[in-house]
Amino acid sequence: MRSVKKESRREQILSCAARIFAKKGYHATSISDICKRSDVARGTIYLYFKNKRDIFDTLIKNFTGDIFRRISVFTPGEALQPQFNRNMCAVVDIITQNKDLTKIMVSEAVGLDAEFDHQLILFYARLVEYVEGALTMLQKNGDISKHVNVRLLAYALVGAIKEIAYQWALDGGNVLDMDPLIKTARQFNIQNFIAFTGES
Amino acid sequence: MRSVKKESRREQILSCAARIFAKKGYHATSISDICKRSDVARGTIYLYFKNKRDIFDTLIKNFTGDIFRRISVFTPGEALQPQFNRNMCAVVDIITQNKDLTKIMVSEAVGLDAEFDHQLILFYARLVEYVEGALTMLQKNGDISKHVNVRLLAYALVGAIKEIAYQWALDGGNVLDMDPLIKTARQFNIQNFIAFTGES
Amino acid sequence: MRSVKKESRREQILSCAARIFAKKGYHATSISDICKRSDVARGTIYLYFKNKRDIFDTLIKNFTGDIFRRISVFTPGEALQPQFNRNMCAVVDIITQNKDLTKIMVSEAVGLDAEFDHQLILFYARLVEYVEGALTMLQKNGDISKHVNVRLLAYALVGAIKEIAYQWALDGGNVLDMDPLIKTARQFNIQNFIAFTGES
Amino acid sequence: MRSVKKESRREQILSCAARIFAKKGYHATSISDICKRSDVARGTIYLYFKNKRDIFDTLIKNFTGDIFRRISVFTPGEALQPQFNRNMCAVVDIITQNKDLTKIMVSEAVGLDAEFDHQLILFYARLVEYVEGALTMLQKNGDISKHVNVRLLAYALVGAIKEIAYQWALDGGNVLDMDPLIKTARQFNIQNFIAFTGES
DNA sequence: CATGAATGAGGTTTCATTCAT
DNA sequence: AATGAATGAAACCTCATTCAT
Repeated sequence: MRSVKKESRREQILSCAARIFAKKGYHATSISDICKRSDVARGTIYLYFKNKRDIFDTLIKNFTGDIFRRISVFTPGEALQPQFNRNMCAVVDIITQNKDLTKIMVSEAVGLDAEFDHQLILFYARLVEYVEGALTMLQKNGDISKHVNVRLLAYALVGAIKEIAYQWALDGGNVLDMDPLIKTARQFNIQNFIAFTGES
Repeated sequence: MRSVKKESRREQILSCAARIFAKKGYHATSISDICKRSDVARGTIYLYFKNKRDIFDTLIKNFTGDIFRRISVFTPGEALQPQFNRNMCAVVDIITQNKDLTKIMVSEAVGLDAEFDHQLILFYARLVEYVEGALTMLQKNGDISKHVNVRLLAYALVGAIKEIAYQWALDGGNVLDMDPLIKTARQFNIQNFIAFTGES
Repeated sequence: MRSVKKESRREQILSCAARIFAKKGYHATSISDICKRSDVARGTIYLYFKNKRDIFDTLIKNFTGDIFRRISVFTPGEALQPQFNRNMCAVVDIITQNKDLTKIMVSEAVGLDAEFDHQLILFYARLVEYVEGALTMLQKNGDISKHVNVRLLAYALVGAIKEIAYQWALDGGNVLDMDPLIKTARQFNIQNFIAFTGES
Repeated sequence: MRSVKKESRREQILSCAARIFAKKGYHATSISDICKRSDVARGTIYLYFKNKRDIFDTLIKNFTGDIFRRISVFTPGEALQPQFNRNMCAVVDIITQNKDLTKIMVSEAVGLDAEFDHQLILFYARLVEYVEGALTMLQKNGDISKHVNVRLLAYALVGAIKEIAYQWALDGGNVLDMDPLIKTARQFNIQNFIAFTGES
């Protein structure tokens, strides 16, 4: 039972930290803020985390880990479109269920410091690589013109999703709700998207 | 002529600050760093700027101001496509000519604090509004299906450009160069892009 | 028998603490360190000792108590030299058998804080008093010139022993071993030592 | 003139710190204490010193530096006794003129931490080496029996001086005053001291 | 007796900003 | 206009001690 309690304390700190990081940003969030919100003493935080940065890293790692656990690599034989849609839906699912973490990932985490930037870059690089892989398969099949720059296309797709997630997570007067995106994700048509950057 | 000298001093501080902000991020950049690089005493900085934040704000304002000065609103009668392309080229021009500021805009500035987030949101909102306006015109003309969510489409386009600019500005082993984007910008075909999110 | 077990637990904590205090010093030694080494929970320590300082005080008191228990006051009739030598040997014995405590006494304990300094001063004062007493007896007997400052002489003797014990306890590459000192202690000749500070 | 002022500020901090370190010990002395006493703001301290430890190190280095600057190596041809006495007097001079630093050297500094202990050991090792060198010369000349352990003798001499300096610096009710020691230093007779540890 | 999770006072250090020169 | 020494608020983090189990 103790381990359960310990786990819950840790989780409690994490979720409160996520809320505040999302709201105020990493630097503007003080350990005090996290203490107050999670109703925990200063020292207690340091029983579960090495330092403020460790809390942040843990949040990001959990989130990115979730993303990659839910994305499945392409099965060569199977049709590409439904696989792609399944993965899109998975990502959109995780995003919509973790608004705080999404906000952190797309805004608070950016430009934190050189070391963290590196981690973030690796994450997106992996994501882009995944998309690029799928597009390359299509290009080989002749579904995409050989003149299309698939890497650029992959960045564009990831960027488009990031921006929409960002706007949604901002919560700025509910400018945007996620429903259209969710629908879009389910019906997403690669062929259409390919046309985006056109042929070069 | 004194004012010229003063202006140049101011410019000198600004460009040095831009370089360091781009490299280390807002928080990791100290006033000391800016002093050393611009070869100016600490107190002098405060003759030209209210505080550290003021330097940053000025940089951002200059950059976003440049962007909007170069974008021209649509002339109703004229064909949409060439107008759109001219604007795209203008934006890409500014981006490629100000790598430091681009980096700051797309990464250091994000998640800085609640107040700044607001400014950034306004900037992108204005950009999105511009794009949305253009798309709406097309939709009215019947060029775009009435089922397309033009706002979502606008976010997607802005996000795609942001991500590509971000990757380029990161300078991470020169993964990306701007040339293809520049070309794409010149040949950008709205009709193709519309297909992106498909019909909903 | 419970008391035996309790006693052994107490002793266990004490000896582990002595080892760590000797190695790392009072301030650098944390309660955690003592817990880990003595395989006892944090709270348990506070069943046997009031606080960290109490552990330290106990160690010092045990050591200084041992010293004084083994030193016998001078029997007036008996010859001074053999009595002095017996006491010297006793002290050297305790020192050589408790390297950790010796280290603590001569280095970690010094300058701990104002209150503890007082205790330490009292201990050395008592030691010096003992030596001074012996020397005074000799002086009265006419064995020492009346011009000799016996208190200074006493300090010198105690200081000499302390320094040698300190160097031995430091363990720095075994610069020194205790054997010569032990031999010297057995053959120590007061008359010779008297010459140390000379006549004033 | 500025450099003079700066130097004086530094000196001011150093002397105040010495006073407090001597009184309360290194760990019990807080940066706040030093600020209050030297009437300087917290941050100012860090303009002149890297951290608290740096202040302490500087004090110790100044003191030990002074000692070695005032000790002159033996000139082979010249008589040993007057040279030895001159050096003794020099050391006693520095000690008597820097009570705070003496207290720090002989008590606060001992057992501070492993790294500092090393520095202290090196200092005393150098001092002992100096004394040992002198004694060895005498031993070669046949002035000291070949059976005498000169290293032990050297430790004893250094220890005796340390202890006397310690007792003097403690200030505990003026138990001791330095005058006798100063006199002794001037008249110090090596030949007499040699008898201290006797022959082994 | 024993535990170890929780506490929170208190320390060091940083750095944007000021102001006398 | 320019300087840079001085400031002090505010942050992070440690660790001796407590107390419910």
